[in-house]
Amino acid sequence: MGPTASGKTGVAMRLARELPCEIINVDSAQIYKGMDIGTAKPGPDLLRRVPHNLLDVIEPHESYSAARFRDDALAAMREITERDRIPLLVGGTMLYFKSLVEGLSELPEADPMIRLVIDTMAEEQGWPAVHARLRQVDPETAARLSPNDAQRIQRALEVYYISSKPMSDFLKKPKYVYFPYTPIKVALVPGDREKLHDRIARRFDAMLEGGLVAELKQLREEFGLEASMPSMRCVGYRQAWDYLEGRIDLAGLREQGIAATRQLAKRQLTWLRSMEGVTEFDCLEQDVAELVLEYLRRELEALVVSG
RNA sequence: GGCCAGGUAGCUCAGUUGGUAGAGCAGAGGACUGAAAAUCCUUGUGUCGGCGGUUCAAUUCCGUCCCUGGCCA
Repeated sequence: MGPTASGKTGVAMRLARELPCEIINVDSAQIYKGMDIGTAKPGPDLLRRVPHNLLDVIEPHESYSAARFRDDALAAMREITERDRIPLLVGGTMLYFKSLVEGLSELPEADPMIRLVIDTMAEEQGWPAVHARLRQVDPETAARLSPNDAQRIQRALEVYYISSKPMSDFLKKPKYVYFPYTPIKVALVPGDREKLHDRIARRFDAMLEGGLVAELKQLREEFGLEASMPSMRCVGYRQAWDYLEGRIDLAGLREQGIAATRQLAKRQLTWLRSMEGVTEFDCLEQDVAELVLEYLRRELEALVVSG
């Protein structure tokens, strides 16, 4: 695990060369086909060297979910272990890691029609009014949500409309967690935030030079994309969209894209701080990959010894 | 060289009829159950360009100097 631009891909490739493993992508943006430059997806040369799973699973006009990730990841882990290899889960989407290991409550899945109804309600009356409506049917959930938290209010109300039961009822039931593995949790974190910020800026410049805008333009033509689609809310693509719409200039795209990436990294670091049992390594160290490798070898050996 | 407009938070700027100042953005911290690279919450002391003067009190008024932009030579 690690924030964006911490060098996860490089370390993973090093590990995959030394250990009998296959990579499973745990990145909600690299799920999308065709979104390569802006998500810093590993290139064809790397993919040829090490087997990757869960890259390019859906198209940019579709949407994915933590629940689907859990199912897909469990299936991939099963296949990999059946080949007597080790699943190496690599990515920065901490909710996916958490859902995989800790499981999810049994909630009804998303329904686009119901979401549309709720969106319309919000457009007419504003989210605080929708929040008030939620308070009538599920006061417990409403109490812990901000009246402005559009996404969670929508989800909670959606659950109620589909099932006629408040989401808080579902969440109270004990989760049945299927996860027949022993995870070794490792994170790459920067010892110096400013240096990570430098890396983020350099990498975003490289993305712009590498054709991020052209990539988005092409995707917009190929799929009927909308700014509101989850794929187009991804860091970099959202700002490039504004640039293509003429809302910001190139300097604005650069500035806002870099800022959005820094904010993403910050949220990822907040997640990591709250996670238990994670061994951290400074991603700015020259030989992080070797340190992680050494650590994993020791941990794996201990697992073998203990059966 | 002359005239004009500015110099206030990291950036863009507001403001104080004289009682040492506040927005947006950025930054920092936090939350997170089928959109999560999403969504949301909290967080603003800075020689108010320098130096003098007037005043009980100056970032605010006056003088002077420096810097930036524009116009005129």
